[in-house]
Amino acid sequence: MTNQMKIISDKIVLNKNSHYIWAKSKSRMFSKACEYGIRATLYIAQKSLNGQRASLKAITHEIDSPEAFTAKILQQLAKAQVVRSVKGPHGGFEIAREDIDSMRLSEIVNAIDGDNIYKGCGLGLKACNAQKPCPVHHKFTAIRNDLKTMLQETRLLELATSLETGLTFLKR
Amino acid sequence: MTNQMKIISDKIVLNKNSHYIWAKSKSRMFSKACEYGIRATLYIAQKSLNGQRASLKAITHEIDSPEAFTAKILQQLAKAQVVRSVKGPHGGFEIAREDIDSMRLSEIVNAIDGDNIYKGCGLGLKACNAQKPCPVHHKFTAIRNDLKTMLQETRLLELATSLETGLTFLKR
DNA sequence: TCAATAAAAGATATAAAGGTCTTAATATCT
DNA sequence: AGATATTAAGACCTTTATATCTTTTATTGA
Repeated sequence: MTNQMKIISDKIVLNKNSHYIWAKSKSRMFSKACEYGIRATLYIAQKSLNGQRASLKAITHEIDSPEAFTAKILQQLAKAQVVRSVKGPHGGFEIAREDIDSMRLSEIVNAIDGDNIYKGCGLGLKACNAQKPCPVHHKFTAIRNDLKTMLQETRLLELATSLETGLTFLKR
Repeated sequence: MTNQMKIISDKIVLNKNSHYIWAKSKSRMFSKACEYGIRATLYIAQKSLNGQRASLKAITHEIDSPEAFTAKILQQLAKAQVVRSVKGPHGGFEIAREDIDSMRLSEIVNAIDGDNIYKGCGLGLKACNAQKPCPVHHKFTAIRNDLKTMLQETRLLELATSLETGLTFLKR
């Protein structure tokens, strides 16, 4: 490490010409869009259970997310019929009671990130399958299936209720 | 869908001004850099077991990856002492036999992507923990731990051997 | 010691994700 | 009908990940 380099954070390093050298990619289960989408949906569900709509402003305040970006994500969720949007005064976002009961976490994730996280190959190989497996294929199949099952079994109602009772949190 | 829009693929859509509208982010367990890194390391291990070095050219041919990008990743792996590099004629990359025995998949992943995938919160919350859990915290803890355990227990030797015996594959 | 070979380092380019801003559309209330 | 509130749509900007190209350094063998 010479004095010509500049450490920006523990992850980001610039050289003498301010060029980005290397930082470990913050790999995550879901994209940030998806994370915001899940958090927003949970808040909307909670409000809906109380017979109230959630406005964009209230949502972004409550889940601590960038407003304009969150608006885009909510548009997608509305198109995918995960949430319903209502324009005009007293408008906002809502989810029908019966949908809160039946909707699974997988539907939210699918609307934003698709299903690659539990369908694709762990090493990114296109034609990886049980007949022509990649070296980590069988190792990943189990974990992937667990994730898939969990997302498909977890109900929106359950998550919204744990928020309502103060057992879980959407911020920080 | 108006006639002013252009469908590029099932995921990518451009509007009349050729602006990108929305495509589900290809979320994956590991970054592409990490995927190439794992595949490259496995190939190098296989060659090393046969007493041979693997050149960059041979690696990129064998794992079907972009050459210059793979070179960068191999530099990182060399710095992290996952592989050893040798310059000059007959040079290339190699892994010591004892390291093939002891090295775990987690060491390769850590060198490229870090450990966020099995440490971070599923909803991206900074201060999510068992005391102040996010709504999906407990659901994810199990899956995350399984992933962590699998990466820490899987030995390079095991994976390289399954390649050697033609049970698994690195291409396609 | 010189030519050839192979990786390291550095600079730059391109694509995708993340995020903002402005204008349009729609609903409500007076 | 007009003023206001609220989301939708579109254009644009910024940062990060992915990828390439050029120059430098180390090693080998004639």
